[in-house]
Amino acid sequence: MPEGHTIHRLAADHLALFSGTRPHPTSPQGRFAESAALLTGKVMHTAEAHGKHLFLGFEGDTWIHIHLGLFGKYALGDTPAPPPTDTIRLRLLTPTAYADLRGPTTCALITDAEKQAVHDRLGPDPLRDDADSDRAFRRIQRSRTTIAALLMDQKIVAGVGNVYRAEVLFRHGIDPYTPGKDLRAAQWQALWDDLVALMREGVRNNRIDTVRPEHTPEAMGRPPRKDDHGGEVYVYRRAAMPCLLCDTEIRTADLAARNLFWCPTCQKS
DNA sequence: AGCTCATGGCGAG
DNA sequence: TCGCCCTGAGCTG
Repeated sequence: MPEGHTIHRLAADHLALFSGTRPHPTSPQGRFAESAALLTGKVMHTAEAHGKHLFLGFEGDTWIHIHLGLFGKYALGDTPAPPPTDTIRLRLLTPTAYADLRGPTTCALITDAEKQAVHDRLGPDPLRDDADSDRAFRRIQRSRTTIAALLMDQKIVAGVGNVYRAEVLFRHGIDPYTPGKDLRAAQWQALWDDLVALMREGVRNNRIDTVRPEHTPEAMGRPPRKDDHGGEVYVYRRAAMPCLLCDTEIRTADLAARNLFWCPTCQKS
């Protein structure tokens, strides 16, 4: 269950394992079988991510466009590949490496023009060199929608999901219900810079960690906590637990059909 | 065996 | 705003 850092990590992994090769594509699950046949024998020349979208580039104006959605998962590594199961939508296989894709929302062949259309409808991605954070702020400044909802809107910012959304707002003490138009430029700049740093670390470690070293349970003299989603976080999925910094109960609410988490004491600005 | 929930997003109303 | 799509883990019976 991925946010942008996962997808950028997958792009890098695909580059390392498959670029310059002719990976053999199959679709044990079946739904990508026709496309896999069309791709057979083609060289994969690049892999790229924008937000939560992954693009695998093949010779001949052909890309595989992948979006994991909420349930999509990748398993990839060196051969031997595990025996294929009937939920693998796409397997890429070379003599030395494999990549198995399960449960994606999107897995489709597209052209350069179609790929460009995807880029055009996405906002700046904190993990891309071409990102223009001002473009996001101009949209935010004009909006009465809450900053919590705006951060999740991929047209505004691409790649932020429910964990980074909750955590970056906590780290900057921002009330998630602040309307976009009330967010100050300096606040946005700080949020953006922090997203760049946090998400880069997420790519590096392949997990989301947001707790500053001085706030870890060990540093605070508290018992260690266990997160079932990999990393160490302040508020995400910590409803009714005491805030690590002020002991206030972490609150949760539905916001745009997703669970929002925040500390009502630490996040007031 | 069946339910619920999950780091997402789309289209219908 | 709601229902729906994709899968799997962790419960409950």
